[in-house]
Amino acid sequence: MTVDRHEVERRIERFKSVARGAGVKLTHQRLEIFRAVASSAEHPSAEAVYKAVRRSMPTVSLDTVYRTLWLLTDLGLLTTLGPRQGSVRFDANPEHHHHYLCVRCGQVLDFESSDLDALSIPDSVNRLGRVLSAHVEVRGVCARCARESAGTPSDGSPRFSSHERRMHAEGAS
Amino acid sequence: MTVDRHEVERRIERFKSVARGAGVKLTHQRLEIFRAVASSAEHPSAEAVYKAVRRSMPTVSLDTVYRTLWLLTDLGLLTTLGPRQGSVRFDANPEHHHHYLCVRCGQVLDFESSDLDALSIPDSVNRLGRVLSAHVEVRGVCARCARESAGTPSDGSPRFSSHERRMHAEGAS
DNA sequence: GTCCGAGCTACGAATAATTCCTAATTAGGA
DNA sequence: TCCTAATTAGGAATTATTCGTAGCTCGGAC
Repeated sequence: MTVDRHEVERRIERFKSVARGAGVKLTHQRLEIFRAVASSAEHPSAEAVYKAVRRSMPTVSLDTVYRTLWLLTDLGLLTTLGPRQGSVRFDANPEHHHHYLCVRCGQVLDFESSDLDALSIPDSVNRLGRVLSAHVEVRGVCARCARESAGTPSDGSPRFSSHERRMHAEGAS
Repeated sequence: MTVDRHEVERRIERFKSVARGAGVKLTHQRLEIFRAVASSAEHPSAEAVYKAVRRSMPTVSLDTVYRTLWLLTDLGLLTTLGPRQGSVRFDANPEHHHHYLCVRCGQVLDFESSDLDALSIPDSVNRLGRVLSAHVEVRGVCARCARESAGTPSDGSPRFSSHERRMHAEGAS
């Protein structure tokens, strides 16, 4: 499950260019951490990246791995699976529905669409396993977050502190 | 963001029937916990459910909430947002791609489909916020898990211990 | 090429999220 | 009603993630 070498190099070049463009320092740690994620096709966890990176840099800290992964995510070089919030979230809606996920606050909103309900899953997927359900996940910046950062200059790409990241979205009943 | 009362009742009836069918005891706690999730349209976290449930049952434990939520998930009455694993996972694939998520082991596999890349997002979504990207998330039981449980009787709906749930899927590089 | 400061890093301690252990309680069948 | 396997409360234990701090380093200015 490793990524083609050329593709990895391409991703690394992109990383370098984006990092320079954003005025972010290009440290050895960052490069190695990015390389570890970029060469894995397995959506590694922070812990898994940590283990991989320690092979070549035995002294990196897990903290650096986390900080770097979020930095890379904020730079748009990585994405996370599901919402970035730390905790699992549950959904009792049995109907066919789709999700709009705010990459800034982590809030997830439902939406419906009969067109999207009728998605046809390519045959190749059946080789991966049995299919139980399918839905669309849209990512973006929700209206509230857009409003709240309206004053902030340099809108556009998502960029925010790890603190902000966890601030919104909660609730039951 | 609360769910229509009739819909909640409908969901609760379904819960009762599924629980009876599975030979699972119908405790007061389970009913209230299910009700809390079923009447929220906000994809509550375990903590949020706990808070909601404590209003009517001040002595429930958070542990019971977790156990029950996973039980309900295993019964197919709830789903989780994203993989059920506890930890965030990162993805460095910048290409348009889609995800196949095994509900049993939590593994996430990529697949491609130009048809699905061309999804048209309904206009109503623009009211929720700006759209950055969209992809399809397919859920099912992956080939490996299917193979591993082949011997086990009563295949079909996902059912497994919270331990099994976390066993597979890892890796970087 | 060296020097300097802002930006980074390592490390261990602190928090959050989730699960485990065990004794006491209870649903629901006989 | 009685019995027992299943379930619960609660607190301790784990795991996941972040913070605070003091030292180190990248990369622009000289």
